[in-house]
Amino acid sequence: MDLYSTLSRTVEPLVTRNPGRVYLFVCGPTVYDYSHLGHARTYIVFDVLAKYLRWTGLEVFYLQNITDVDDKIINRAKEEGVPQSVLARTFEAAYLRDMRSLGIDAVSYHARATTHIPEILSQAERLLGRGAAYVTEAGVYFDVSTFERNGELSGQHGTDRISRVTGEGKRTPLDFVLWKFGEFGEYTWDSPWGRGRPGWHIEDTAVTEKYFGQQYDIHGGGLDLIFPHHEAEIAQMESMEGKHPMVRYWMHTGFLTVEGKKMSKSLGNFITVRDALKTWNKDVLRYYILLSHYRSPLQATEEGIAHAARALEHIRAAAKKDAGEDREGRKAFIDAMESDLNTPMALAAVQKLAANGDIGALKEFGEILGINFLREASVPIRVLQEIRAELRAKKQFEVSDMIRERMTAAGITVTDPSL
RNA sequence: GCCGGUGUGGCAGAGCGGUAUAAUGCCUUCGCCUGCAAAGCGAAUGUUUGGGGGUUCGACUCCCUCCGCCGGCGCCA
Repeated sequence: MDLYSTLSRTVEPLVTRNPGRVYLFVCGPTVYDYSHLGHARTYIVFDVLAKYLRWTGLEVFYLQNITDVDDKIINRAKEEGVPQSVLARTFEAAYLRDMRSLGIDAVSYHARATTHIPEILSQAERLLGRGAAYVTEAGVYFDVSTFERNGELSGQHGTDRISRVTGEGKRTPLDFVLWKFGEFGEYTWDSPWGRGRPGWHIEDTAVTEKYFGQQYDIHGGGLDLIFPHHEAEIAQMESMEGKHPMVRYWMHTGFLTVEGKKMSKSLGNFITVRDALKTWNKDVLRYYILLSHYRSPLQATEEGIAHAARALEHIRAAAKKDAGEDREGRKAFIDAMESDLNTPMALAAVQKLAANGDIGALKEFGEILGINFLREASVPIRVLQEIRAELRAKKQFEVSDMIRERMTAAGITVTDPSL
């Protein structure tokens, strides 16, 4: 399989460090609020990647962190007057529920930041030992000047920034915190340097080192994480043990935009997953998201989702008679997936497979994409259809057409055979 | 300011050095089919790949430059 890596800015063949095995890490959510469709896009993409890699026979260890200690959680908990752990667990549960509702179930293990404090402290300690970090009154900081490869992922090398956080006794504004001193209520731990809590970047390297080791295959996340977050991860991990590269394949998903703007919580232009699922089912949402390439920006519109819903409906309507294997269609699907997870092209192949009646492929590939391409009528719908068939046989079209209209209005596509 | 992404038919969205009959879909129109529809099948309309240079026998595809849009710059999927 070929994948585009942000590190090399090119598409390269996937060669894993251990034959037959892939270590995949994707940045998880900060659990202080509900997930929106922008998050859904990223997690659907990596869900499909993991499922496809497994389908090809690779063993995939898909690890995701859960950021459950962070300023936003601390502040939100204070606002709501609830303990941090209650807030974090509530939204963690909501996140996991939303993901399941979207058919996202490929993650092997979720790692919470708060249950990996010893690993985080161990990394901070080693970085201090290497001279790559220093202690101030505010906390333990990573010294960016000690890492000469800084900026290789983002192209930002640290001399040209217009705004930067200074103060806190940092040697340079670029330095970032590994361990922040203070009392943060419930989520405060002892450390050799003083009580406090972890910085944002270190939990990811702490969990990946624990479960994967110091180097692994693929790291994924949204485009907005390249700088500073992923840059900081590289700096920490590579400084710690000197191994390079920490990760060979860096995959970043493009933004979901609303009226040209990035969907984000701060702009308030988001659609939560739970709200989206009230109107559309997971098959439609996944089809819609996979209809564009994961690195392209995707404009979220009602019309766009409705378009996806119709197209999916047509596939299901076409996929009735089983005509056996469509070798060409199957090859087209696989070729598309091999080519940097080109799901729009893969869906074009699915259209062909449906038109050519390869039910087996639709079922098999549908599992990779997490989309049910085969129509399954529920019992009530089946009963209605039977009643309509009887009415039509008796030529009582007025009633049967009324039922059909109502069903269509309810979003159920009705097709009648000839009398 | 610096760094990065993106710009293809009415719309969504692939292709990225070898004729855009521009994949695939959505929309529109017509025909077949249908009790009538829908779906399906067949057909039609449509733009020429943001602008300008360059490299090349040949560029949507590579390079330069400009323009538009979006994002990052220690909060963010």
